[in-house]
Amino acid sequence: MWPSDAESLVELQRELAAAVPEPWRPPPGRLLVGGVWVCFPRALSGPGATGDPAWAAAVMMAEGRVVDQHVVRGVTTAPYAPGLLALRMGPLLEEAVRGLAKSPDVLLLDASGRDHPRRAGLAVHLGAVLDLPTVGVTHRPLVAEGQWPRDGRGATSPLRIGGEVVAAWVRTRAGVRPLVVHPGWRVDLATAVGVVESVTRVRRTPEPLREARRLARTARDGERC
DNA sequence: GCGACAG
DNA sequence: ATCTTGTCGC
Repeated sequence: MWPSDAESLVELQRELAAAVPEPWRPPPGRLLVGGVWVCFPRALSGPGATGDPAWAAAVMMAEGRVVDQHVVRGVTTAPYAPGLLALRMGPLLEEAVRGLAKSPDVLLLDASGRDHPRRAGLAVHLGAVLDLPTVGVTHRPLVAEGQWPRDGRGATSPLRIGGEVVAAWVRTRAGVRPLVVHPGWRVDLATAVGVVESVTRVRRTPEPLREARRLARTARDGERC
């Protein structure tokens, strides 16, 4: 499920883009939301290479609380290249999430979904591998375009590739740059935005991603040698 | 050739 | 991602 060369990944991405998995909807009641994040050494120079040290943390949250977490230390499996993120950190992300005692209902990660040259970004890919609904959250689009929404929490605007809406700008805080919400595996745009808003409090970034990022950085910064 | 380019 | 420097606002 994680090809080790670009040609194989591109082929798999075409298959993932054509797949039509059962749409997922949040069940009524308590939602288990997972978040997974990868961080790198502070001293990394350039865009990254194969074998870079990396720390991946996965958390599970319920009703605003972290109820489970898992951190793994590993190395990247490819250099960074736009459109090929799966090559670089797919295996590490999967390992971190599989370390959770139980699967979340839906998983957040910082990656695109349909906003991708082949409509199969890492959010779609990781969801397919883990068989989990996923939502991507990024600072900016990869290839899609669209104007920012009006200011104010909850405002959204479409991001399109050609005429197709593939993601949305979302204001999670007033007066702050919007973030990009990407529907991933088994998730539609409205559901993705709803999930993000349900786990965002006073900060711009959804809480599961903040917690996962904090954990990954803590593991990194606590390492000796 | 030059800039852009999820993390 | 991570780093740096500067600016604005509470």
